Amino acid sequence: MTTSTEENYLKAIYHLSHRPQQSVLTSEIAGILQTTSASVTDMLKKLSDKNLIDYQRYKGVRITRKGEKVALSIIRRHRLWEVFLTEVLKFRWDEVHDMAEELEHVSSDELVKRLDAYLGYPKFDPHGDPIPDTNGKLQAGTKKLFSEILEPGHYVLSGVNDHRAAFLQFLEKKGLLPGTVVEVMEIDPFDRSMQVRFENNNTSFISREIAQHIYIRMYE
Amino acid sequence: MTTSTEENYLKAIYHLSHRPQQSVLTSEIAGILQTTSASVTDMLKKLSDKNLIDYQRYKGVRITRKGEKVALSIIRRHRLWEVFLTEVLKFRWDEVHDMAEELEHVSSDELVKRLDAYLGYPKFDPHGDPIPDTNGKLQAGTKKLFSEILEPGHYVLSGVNDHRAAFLQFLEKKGLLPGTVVEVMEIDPFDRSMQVRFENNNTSFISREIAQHIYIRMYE
DNA sequence: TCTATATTTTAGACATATCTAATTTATTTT
DNA sequence: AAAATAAATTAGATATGTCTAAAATATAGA
Repeated sequence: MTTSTEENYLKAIYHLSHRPQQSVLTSEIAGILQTTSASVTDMLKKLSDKNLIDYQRYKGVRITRKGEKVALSIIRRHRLWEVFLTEVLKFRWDEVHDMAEELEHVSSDELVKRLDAYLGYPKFDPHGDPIPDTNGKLQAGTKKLFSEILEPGHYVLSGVNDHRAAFLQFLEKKGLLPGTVVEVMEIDPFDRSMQVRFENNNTSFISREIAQHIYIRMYE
Repeated sequence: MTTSTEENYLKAIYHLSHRPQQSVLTSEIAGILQTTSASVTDMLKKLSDKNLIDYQRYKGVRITRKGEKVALSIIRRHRLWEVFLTEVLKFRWDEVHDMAEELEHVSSDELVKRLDAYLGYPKFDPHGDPIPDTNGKLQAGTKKLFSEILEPGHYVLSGVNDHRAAFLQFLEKKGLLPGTVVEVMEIDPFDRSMQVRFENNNTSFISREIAQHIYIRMYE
């Protein structure tokens, strides 16, 4: 069994593990969880004792298969609850994160199974992030940052990597919701800012700063 | 702010307060929460400091208006989640208690409000218990035990006072669900057991033992 | 009323999860 | 390679909620 606190640490470590870097630093975990490095060190020992992470002091952390499975099951719950909150209870996508943070720790597997079925087995949450399946498998998802595209064309916004309400509300105001199809008309060679056109012919300007926090996929 | 633990104590004290007895005993609370009297005493001090209960050592406990408001808000959440679990996710009524015990501590008031609206503002949970409104008001509910009726006639089963899965499953098997209309044909003057007839003309025998755990109202 | 019994409370621990301050280890700079 | 700096860990506390065992209080019986 894992406590909610352990689950929150595992989620943070899992997310930090999936950048193209080596191992996760104590201070990074402390940063995400808004706590001190000393507290993180204590928890790392406990998670290591449970074989949920590989940990050697002063050397950083890697998540184990076992730890990853737990993390993915929590992420699955989180994202399913987010779908429920937006699709069923009609919350805006920038309002649901904190509630899902609490709901994800409700422990019944059968509840998650029924919720999944009720929602029609969704594959993505309202922010465009893929929902792991029961076995912890993630949609292969060739995620690409909007800031990395090289040429004009049609793209589908598929997600974000910054979940702060202020940012999400900004995107909402700009009409940059996951699922939106945009045509990139021009990429400025100097600052890599972009001029985009929506399906309703409105146009908008997107800075590289913003584009770095938005994922896209090709429009088929 | 109240912690989940405090909320669970308040719920227990609230429920125990609403019997026709005077004040609630430490050992009764310990019994319900499956803990020791020593732990209960510790918590009573804390709840008393927060003015959620009136407590004098060795003299038992009474819940205050403030404590009652908190308890009713938790009970409201619990019962709304039970409706969600049975009506929307199609769980059986004997399966939902433990999940609702966890869900009731999710703190967002807006979530509860939307859930209530989505469910169509239900007045009773699947066990026939009334759902307090936003202000903590309970349906006046002239609750009467099935075992207290004096004469034959038509009655509606409206709830139970024993929520253990085994008991609920027993009732389900006997067809004694909340909402069911039964005709009491005969009350045995010696052991007060009853012969009842359902709307489909099936008949069943109900012992006083069982009838003491079922609430009824008159069939209008 | 005095005594026996049951109940409640206190005293002292323990487990979880957190913190600050001091120490240790690793990394970077010169 | 030694010194300076940055990061991580340990030591020692604190807060919550729990426990057992001992002491205090209340209740019931003779």
